[in-house]
Amino acid sequence: MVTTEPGSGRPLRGTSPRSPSVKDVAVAAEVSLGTVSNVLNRPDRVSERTRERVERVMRELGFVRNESARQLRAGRSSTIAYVMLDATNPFFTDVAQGIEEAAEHADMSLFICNSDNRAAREARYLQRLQQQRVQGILITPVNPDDPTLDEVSRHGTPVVIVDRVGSIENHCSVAVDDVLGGRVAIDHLLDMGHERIAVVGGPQSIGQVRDRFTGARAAMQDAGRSPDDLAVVGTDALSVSEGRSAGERIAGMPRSSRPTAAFCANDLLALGLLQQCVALGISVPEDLAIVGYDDIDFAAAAAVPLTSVRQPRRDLGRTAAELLLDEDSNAEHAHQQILFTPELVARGSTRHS
Amino acid sequence: MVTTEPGSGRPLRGTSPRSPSVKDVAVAAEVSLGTVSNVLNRPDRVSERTRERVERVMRELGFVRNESARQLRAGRSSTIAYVMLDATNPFFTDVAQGIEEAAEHADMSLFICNSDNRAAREARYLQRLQQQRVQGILITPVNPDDPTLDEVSRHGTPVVIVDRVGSIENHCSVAVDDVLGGRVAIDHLLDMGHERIAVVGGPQSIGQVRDRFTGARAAMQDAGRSPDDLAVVGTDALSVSEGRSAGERIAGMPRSSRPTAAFCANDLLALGLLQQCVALGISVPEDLAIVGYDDIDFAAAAAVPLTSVRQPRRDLGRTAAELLLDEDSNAEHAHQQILFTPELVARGSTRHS
DNA sequence: ATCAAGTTTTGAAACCTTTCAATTCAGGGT
DNA sequence: ACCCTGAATTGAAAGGTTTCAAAACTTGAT
Repeated sequence: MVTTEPGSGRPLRGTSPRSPSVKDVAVAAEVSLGTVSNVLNRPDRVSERTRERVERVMRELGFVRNESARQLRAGRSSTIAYVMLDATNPFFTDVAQGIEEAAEHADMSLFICNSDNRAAREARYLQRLQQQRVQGILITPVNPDDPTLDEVSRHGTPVVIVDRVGSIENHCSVAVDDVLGGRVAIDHLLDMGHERIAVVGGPQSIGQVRDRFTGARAAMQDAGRSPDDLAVVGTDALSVSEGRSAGERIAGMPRSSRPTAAFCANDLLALGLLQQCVALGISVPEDLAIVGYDDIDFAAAAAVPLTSVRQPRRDLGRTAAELLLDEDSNAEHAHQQILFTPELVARGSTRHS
Repeated sequence: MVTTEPGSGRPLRGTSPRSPSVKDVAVAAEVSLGTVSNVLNRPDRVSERTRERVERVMRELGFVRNESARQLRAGRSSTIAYVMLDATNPFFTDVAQGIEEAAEHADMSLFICNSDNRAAREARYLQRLQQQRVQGILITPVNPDDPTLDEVSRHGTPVVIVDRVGSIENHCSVAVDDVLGGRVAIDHLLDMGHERIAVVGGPQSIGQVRDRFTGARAAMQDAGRSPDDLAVVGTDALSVSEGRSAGERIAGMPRSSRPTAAFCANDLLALGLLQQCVALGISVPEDLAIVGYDDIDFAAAAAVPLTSVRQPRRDLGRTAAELLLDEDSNAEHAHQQILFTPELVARGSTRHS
């Protein structure tokens, strides 16, 4: 590690003790303060000549609007926020992209926070966002039943739940039908003729995991099989490394009873599992077929392309943001719960070549 | 897609027309407004009894500090921002995690923005952040020589360049030595006995790409080979899909002149290339050895684990944030350029088994 | 009782922008 | 010359918080 310092120290410090305000502009342009404001907010009300003069002064002085004062006066900001559950999971970054699209379209700023799956951090962010008087909060909550969420919206800051379903009493929500997704995955594996199927994922405290597994059991039931035939391989998180460890456990099972297919609660797990299988000489899909969930870009890019349950990630984000913006602007707004349908994308990890 | 609406409409709307202010609290607690502020900011100056009473009233009224007013008075916020280049690249999300660590430690809020590699969007964010009077801006710029960056810091908002080196006159920067990284990668491939090496990446407008390739050429030179012996496979972006397309082009070369090794400008490219090779029956590393760059988590998780040049991503972020905070608080602050050293992590994609 | 030395509380000013009613201005019509 | 109209400009108030000098109160000592 190399460090360089400039000889001169801090060259430009102290040059601008305070940035110029509308007042300074008004004085320099020899107009009233109200006129400066008009230039900023209703340029059509200002004569051509004055407007140009004021604008020139603004440039010369380097005037930058003070958003705090603006908000204070206006009572509300033009910022919305997304509190995401896990910034390192591509699923959520794609959702965020969708949100950003909608926010940009509505000329709103988007403030992204990462709760990192920690309730305490989530709570801290919620409080800060309320203090900032953001226009609304999109959140994939650690726990969708957390009463804090209700408090926030009761308090006047609209909240939209993303990728979970909250109480319809208090907020809109946009999610994908995880139960159906679980069903689809298992149906596919049954179609492929698999008899011994494992479900990989956890902890059960994560709603997405519960729902996907519920769907998996339902699919078994409908196929005339007992839901208990599913071998449950639990994990502590939905990460690549947990997937690897699940792979070790599966590899350790006696060949005769070892599952021939695994349904993973998300793609990170599936990729870890896939890697471990390859490392241990279990071929995919011949010895073990694998289905993931989310269809992140890396799923298709794996050396054995991963079959996965695709969710409309961008749409999810965009729709959520649109609901939020509607709640902000439309007095007639009624809370809605929108449920998207997932879709199986079959690739090499389940297809015999 | 299914939509549900609640029968009752919007249950709690209009309940809180305006959230209570310090003034409301003061009235309800029968103290002066200054005392309420003291409870908030200097609780030790307030008698036990009064403090409790005021706090109780705050809870009852559901008082939430108005951050705009606070900032307006204080002249500065307690927020810093990171303008990231590509939210879907795990490298940057890891950097962001490092920043967040430092910010959390200093009890600052972090505002994350995604320029998505677009200069216009970056400019828009910079302007908004200045308007918000953030305490400082961390940025991985689309173009580190953009004069806008200098303007921003001249204007009083400290700017720290992350993963690039800017003008030391005006800002600190924290980067990893990309030239060295390129060197290390090629040295490794030469060590493994490769003669025909390709470099994959682009566009050249991206500084990271230029530097890594410069290092690659230097390594050739030092090994007594001509830099021109490197076959350059250009791409339009640093993405998985561009990596796949590069793979097609390499596969299309005649066997006799086809490179036996490829150095990719980042891991996304390398993963795409790897996938395409597998799909086209080119075995890795026997027919083509691959070195990536960044060592993102997915690199190790690929079915053929990827050799890659690791950068201390979290440290990068943390250090950058610390420099920014120093610039905010330390009058003696001198701009620094910190350069971290990358490190090669050899894995299966270059190792003959 | 009185005073000094704290401790606690108060009230007013300041931060910067926006809004809106009121004022001034310019020009045309009589 | 005068009035009217519409356009342009002004000035003051408001919004919620923090700060700080000044005022009020407490306590203990004389």
